Amino acid sequence: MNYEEKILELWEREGRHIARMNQEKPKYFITAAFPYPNSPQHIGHARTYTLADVMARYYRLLGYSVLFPMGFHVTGTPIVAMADRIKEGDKELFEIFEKIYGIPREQYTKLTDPKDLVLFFANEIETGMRRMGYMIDWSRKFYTFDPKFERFIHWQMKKLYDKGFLIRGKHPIPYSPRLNSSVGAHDTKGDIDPEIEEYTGILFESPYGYLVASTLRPETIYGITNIWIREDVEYIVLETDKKIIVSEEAWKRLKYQFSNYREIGRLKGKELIGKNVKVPLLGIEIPIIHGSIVKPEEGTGIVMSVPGHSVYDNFEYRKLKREYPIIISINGKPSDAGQRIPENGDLEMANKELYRDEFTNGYHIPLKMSVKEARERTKEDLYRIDRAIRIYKIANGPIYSRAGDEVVVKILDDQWFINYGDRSWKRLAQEHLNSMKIIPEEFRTRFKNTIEWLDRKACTRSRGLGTRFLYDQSQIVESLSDSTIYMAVYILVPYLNNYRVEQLDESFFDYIFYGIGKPIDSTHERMREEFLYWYGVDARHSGVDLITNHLTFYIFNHVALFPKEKLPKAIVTNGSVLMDGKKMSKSLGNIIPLKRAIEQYGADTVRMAVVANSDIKSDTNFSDTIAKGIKERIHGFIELFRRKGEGNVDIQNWIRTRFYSRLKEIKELYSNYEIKRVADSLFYEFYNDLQWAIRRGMNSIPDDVIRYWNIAMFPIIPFTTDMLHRELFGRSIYDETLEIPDVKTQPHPEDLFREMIQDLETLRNLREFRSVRIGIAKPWKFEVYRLLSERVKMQDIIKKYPEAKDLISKLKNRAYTIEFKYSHREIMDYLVKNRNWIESNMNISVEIGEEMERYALPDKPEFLIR
RNA sequence: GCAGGGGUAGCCAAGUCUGGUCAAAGGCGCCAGGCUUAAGACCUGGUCCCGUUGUGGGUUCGUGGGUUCAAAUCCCACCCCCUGCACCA
Repeated sequence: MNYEEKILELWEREGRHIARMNQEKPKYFITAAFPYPNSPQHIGHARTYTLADVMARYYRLLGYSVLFPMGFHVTGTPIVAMADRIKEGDKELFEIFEKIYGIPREQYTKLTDPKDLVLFFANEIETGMRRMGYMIDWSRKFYTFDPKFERFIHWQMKKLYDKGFLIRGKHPIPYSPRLNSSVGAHDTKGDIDPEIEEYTGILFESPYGYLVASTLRPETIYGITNIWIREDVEYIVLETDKKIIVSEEAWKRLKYQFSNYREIGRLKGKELIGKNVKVPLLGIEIPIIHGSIVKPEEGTGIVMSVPGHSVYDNFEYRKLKREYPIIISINGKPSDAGQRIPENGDLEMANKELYRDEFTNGYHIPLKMSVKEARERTKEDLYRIDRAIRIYKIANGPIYSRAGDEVVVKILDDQWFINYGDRSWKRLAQEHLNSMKIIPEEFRTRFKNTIEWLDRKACTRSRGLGTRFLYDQSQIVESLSDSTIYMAVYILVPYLNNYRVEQLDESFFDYIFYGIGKPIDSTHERMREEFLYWYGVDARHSGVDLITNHLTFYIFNHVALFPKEKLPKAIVTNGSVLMDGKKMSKSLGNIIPLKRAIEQYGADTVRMAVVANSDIKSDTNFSDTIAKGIKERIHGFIELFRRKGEGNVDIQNWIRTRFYSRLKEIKELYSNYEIKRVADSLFYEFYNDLQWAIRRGMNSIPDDVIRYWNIAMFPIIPFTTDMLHRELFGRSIYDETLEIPDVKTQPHPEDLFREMIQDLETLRNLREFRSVRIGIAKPWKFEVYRLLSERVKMQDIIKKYPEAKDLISKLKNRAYTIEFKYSHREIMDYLVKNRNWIESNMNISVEIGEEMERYALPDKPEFLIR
């Protein structure tokens, strides 16, 4: 067993991570987005949690009562889909389990029940988090499919409903007829996330009903010449309040969007040829013509022909040798698709280019406005006169479900939404955002914009794990909607065993959260107290990717449901973890499971690597070299701290000034989440100081330095520091606080001495010499330095010391900022005292005196070598 | 398209808010030396260009202008790269 495991055992035995309400102490409630247990965690997951843990430990050191809880988010379909895939024997998935995560076959093949899957991975993740040393109070763990959690979500939905934030309406979703369910990326072949694109289906009146042509560019209707159909294709007539016509092939996909239409007849394409249709908005009549470019399965199998502004249409239309109108100009020149027919026959590329040019730079001649505006206007006009229907398409299709059929768009007629588009709600959210701490601050505008852009959000689904929706028990609350205020539940979990599920009704929660009504018993009363004590999340940690959804929903729901003093105080987001500079992905196979990383490098090393290697907002890089480097250095510190023996007192004092001047900045760095800077200062730079000090004869490191170093580094590398602390001082850092002693940190002549030796060594590398005469600058130069440090006016200095003119001009800009505290006497004495060290250490003879030439500066003695 | 972030030496990356101590931290790589039987690790030094190799000079921070005694840092324009856009965790 290594020292980390031993220390971990002590922590668990001593109950170091249990959070208790303590009215004597200020509280700090820190949460990180709970994990979704559908696979073991990798080092990428560790970043957010480690950062949260570092801060939890930091606040604990400041004397706060810290609550850092964790639960598991199991809501949604990926877990169910994964269980299904295991049941189906999905080879791709098995390979990931075995090759990347090293889970034995007999273990994962058992996980065909979603609940088993959840428990297996949740357990795996929890073990990993414990092993990472996270200060999580596991007694507050819960899963989002717990019946009591469901009651809490019922309460939330009831409140949202009462405030009018729950609404109903139509909604398109990606759908697999064979699976008979909506599909997300995890339900498709190749894990492709289906994207839905909205088209305008324009209705053209014909003798048989409305021909529907779907388009992304309704504004081009002003340049229409005809309708293309295929004479050899079968068309279907459908009816509800009106009759519409689409191709049979197209209907196979479209029928899921128009469940209220029924088929009343069929037509061969031939029968339509030669007939005229009426064009809405223009009122003109145009012919229906056979067009070989029409694909019956594409769109509706009916195309409105705009030869002026579609390369395809133009290609087909020029066979007819007729004139056609141009209705869009670019930079004053007519834009004619006819000019863009490519030599190589790549119509698609040419059409895309045309589309882009006309959309970004085009001017719509008939409507006298930009193409962008014309599109919106035309759309509105068509819908207003009821000559358009919305048609949806899978934009990145065709996509196939894991059952093998093509994913289509289905329209849900009665979908529930949370209406984040509500103006007054947005205003509340914006207002609260203004008073929140956003770390890093750069992301505040992203929140601001997200609050602004968000509209209604579908909040239920028909499938998956999770809680039933209060107003339609056949539905499950969608996963981003049931995880917006769940942090409050952590506070209740330890007490919920005292109640039956049915007891957790609206009034139960009303009392705890609002103080409305009377407590049903003393435990209930206690829950209210705990809520009052803890709530108001002090810091919520998550990855940057959640800003545009979860974290913004979190703000929205809190401002809707909780009083001002219980609202979130800070949101902390961090970038992701790259592996050797590349994004970790299953396909690249470069995922490092956390478990393996800990075995290989140790938890402290992994913690350091993910949290102290780059600035919070940027992606951080993980690599074997980086991890090994950290591991070595940790061992370096351990060895240095264990050294014993008397040593050079001067140097001990020097190391103190170096250390305490670093220590003074530490609180500010932690408070600003500048973990990398803490590490740079205490872990890297200070290590160099120690190396120098040892070389200069400091045999062991002063106890006070070790003690404070342990405490200051404890948040980042708790295992190593607590191990050392217990070993060297006989107590745990959990019993310490981070009080920075008020030690004077004046500059020490050793600083100058160190630099001088470095210069001397540089010099020796360039040229062989046996003896050196070190010349210290003349006293007046020290006086000039002193005056400069006090920011005395240059003119006055020069008046007093005319020789100073050259010196100051030599210093250039540095003259304005110089900080120099040593006296001539001090430096002289210090060098004389250390003359022997230089002689024996560098194996040269040394003479010390005043400068002889004019090179010397107070902070740079001159060397005369022989 | 809309929104956000970014372009710094061979590579990665700090510095930009608060202009001067910035030829620009740190790491990697590379070179030389120490240690070692040896390799790795570790330690020391070097790593923009020039200078007969000591505190000197020149030219740099995407490109082009501007403000200033002074710009990687402030202002303007341009070029390029990355991320998100929803019902999915």
